[in-house]
Amino acid sequence: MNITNWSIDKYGLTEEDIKHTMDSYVSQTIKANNFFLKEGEICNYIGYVTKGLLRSYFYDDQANEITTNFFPEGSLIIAMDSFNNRVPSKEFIEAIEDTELSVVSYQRQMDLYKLVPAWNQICKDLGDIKIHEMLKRNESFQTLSATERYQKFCDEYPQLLQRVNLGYIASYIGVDNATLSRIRKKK
Amino acid sequence: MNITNWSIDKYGLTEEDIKHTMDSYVSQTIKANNFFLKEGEICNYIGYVTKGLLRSYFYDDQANEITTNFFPEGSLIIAMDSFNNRVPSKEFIEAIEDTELSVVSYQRQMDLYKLVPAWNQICKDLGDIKIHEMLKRNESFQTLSATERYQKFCDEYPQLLQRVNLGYIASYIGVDNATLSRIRKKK
DNA sequence: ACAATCTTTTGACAAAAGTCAAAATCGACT
DNA sequence: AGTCGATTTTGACTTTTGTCAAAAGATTGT
Repeated sequence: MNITNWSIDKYGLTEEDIKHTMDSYVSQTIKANNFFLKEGEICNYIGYVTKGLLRSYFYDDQANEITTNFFPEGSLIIAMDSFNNRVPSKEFIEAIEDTELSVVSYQRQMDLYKLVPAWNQICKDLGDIKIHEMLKRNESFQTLSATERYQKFCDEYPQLLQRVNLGYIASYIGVDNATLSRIRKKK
Repeated sequence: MNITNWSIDKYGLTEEDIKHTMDSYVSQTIKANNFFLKEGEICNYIGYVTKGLLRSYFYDDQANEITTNFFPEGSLIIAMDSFNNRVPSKEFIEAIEDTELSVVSYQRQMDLYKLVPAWNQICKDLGDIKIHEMLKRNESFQTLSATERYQKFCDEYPQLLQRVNLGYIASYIGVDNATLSRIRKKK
């Protein structure tokens, strides 16, 4: 979602609300292969991706990288657990491409809740959206085969297919690298 | 979580807060095989399970019942999507055993947000917990085999093993009925 | 341009999980 | 206690997915 367009209508933000909000966000750029957040760090920023692409991942007990999310342009990055609860992140969030973001610090966001009360509702709604996404994702694992999950991924994120390593997609949909390669070959 | 014990310390609820809250909740009983919520209905209640057991499920495109959650004593039932966004539920929530709940209606809960502001924070935290649970669940699907997912289920919900049909567990962990039976046999 | 490195594909095989149908077991109800 | 229906197990078989290692193909930096 784009802060400037997206929220104004829906939440009836005033000129002042918007000014407060805009003043809270600052630009940041991250080069490919650099990190927005590393494992062990407490996430101090929410990021809105204006350009580029990132992914989040962690290491499982066999030290495989498991990709948990992609963040293309238009995505909002919040490491919910770490940001909200001020605990070290278990995930890395890494730029796959050179990336530009608008970020707001934890403290500034807390201020924003008071300055612009509509932000409480916005964040509640964002939480709802997140929960909805995750329910869908779980459904996929409960009901679909690897091939179907890949098909669904292609339908939902066609832009990503050209932009990310297949290995990232493989772990994202929960299949082995070689298996994904074979799934792609037939058809 | 238990409303009376659990929230007081953490959120510093006053006598009055507690009174408002208690007054908002009413008792309800649901006999085994009856519904807390049906597909297509808008969820009008949050329920706190004091006794018994329920599960939520939906039908996939091959008309299989897919169990998405269990709600034993101490669980809070919120059909997030339906309750928060006032849209028809895609899930059924059914009592597996004779069940007793404390419920609060949508309207009363909305009032409670105003009457007892701490409820905003409580619900935010509940959302966080929900998100955390779902992240864990996704991780299981991304990184564990069926056998490992079953093992994890046993570790996490030992009380449920004796109380629910294996078929419910099978769909919950995303394996075929017969496969689960075989997983259980060896070891 | 060309190593050096990373990704992806492929082959041969093994293990895991699904399918379908029948049998065994369990449970609820009269 | 006995019957009906639902649940669970089992057998025989197929399909899907994983594993490991090597080859082929891309990509990056100098």
